[in-house]
Amino acid sequence: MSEFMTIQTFSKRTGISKSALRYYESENLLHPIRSKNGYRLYSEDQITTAKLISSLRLAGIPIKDIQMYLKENETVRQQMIKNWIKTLKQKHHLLSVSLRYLESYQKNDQVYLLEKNAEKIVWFVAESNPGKFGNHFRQRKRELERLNISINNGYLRYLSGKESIKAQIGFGVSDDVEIEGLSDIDSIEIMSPCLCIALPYTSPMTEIQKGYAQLMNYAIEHGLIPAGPIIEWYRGEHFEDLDLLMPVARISKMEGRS
DNA sequence: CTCTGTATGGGCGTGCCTCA
DNA sequence: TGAGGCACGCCCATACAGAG
Repeated sequence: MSEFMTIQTFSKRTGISKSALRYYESENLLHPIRSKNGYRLYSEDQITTAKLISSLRLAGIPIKDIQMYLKENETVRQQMIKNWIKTLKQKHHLLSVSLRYLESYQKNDQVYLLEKNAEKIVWFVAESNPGKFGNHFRQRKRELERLNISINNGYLRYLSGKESIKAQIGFGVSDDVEIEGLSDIDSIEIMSPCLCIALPYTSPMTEIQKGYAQLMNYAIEHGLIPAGPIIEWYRGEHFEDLDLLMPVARISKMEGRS
């Protein structure tokens, strides 16, 4: 009984097609030895590697990354696996959110899914009664525009209070904008890209809490776990469009080596 | 600015032919 | 029966150019 097997046997043992095995060899992933007649000969040990390669491919990991993985030492390999697991978990979460959304989709449902891109945001702190932050917005907007800073979006993030509310109001600006000449900025944040559930809000601003409750209820009903606080998102020339956003998942690219 | 078409690349699968 | 080589096709994603 030889410890080596032909491509046919190896294919049967691993469940990987012969053409895929030849392809893996051409991509330097598997290295069968050759018999006198030029046949590929695979060893028992290569079954584990072959199964690993096809499993990683099924998980969507590119050939190049697998090539890197196979060349690395044990420490780096462990790190790469950790990163892949992290990325796959995020993808899995993202898919489960999309799945729940689609499964519960109704034509009249106003809630929609939104992939929010990364954005640089300048935050200020403001205090006012519920739904009465308009003046704060206008004032801060004027201040920024005086400095020739163009504004893409407006945001409001609740901090504390009930009758008198403390909140952050923020403005999305271009990445390359340098903020100088404003003394009372609360913070400058690069908001991470995230998947959000969003609700267009058109009722009177004094009833904005109802919108929060509606979005919160939607999340609870659909088993979605918030990944951050609800944010009011204002758009348009005069911020006339308002959506409430609840982040439900962080978005990231497939990570290889850290 | 939006739409449409085209190109390119990755990752195979399939088929055909020839040779041993 | 199994090898090699080659061509072609498929599906999907992304990029880019050109037209309207």
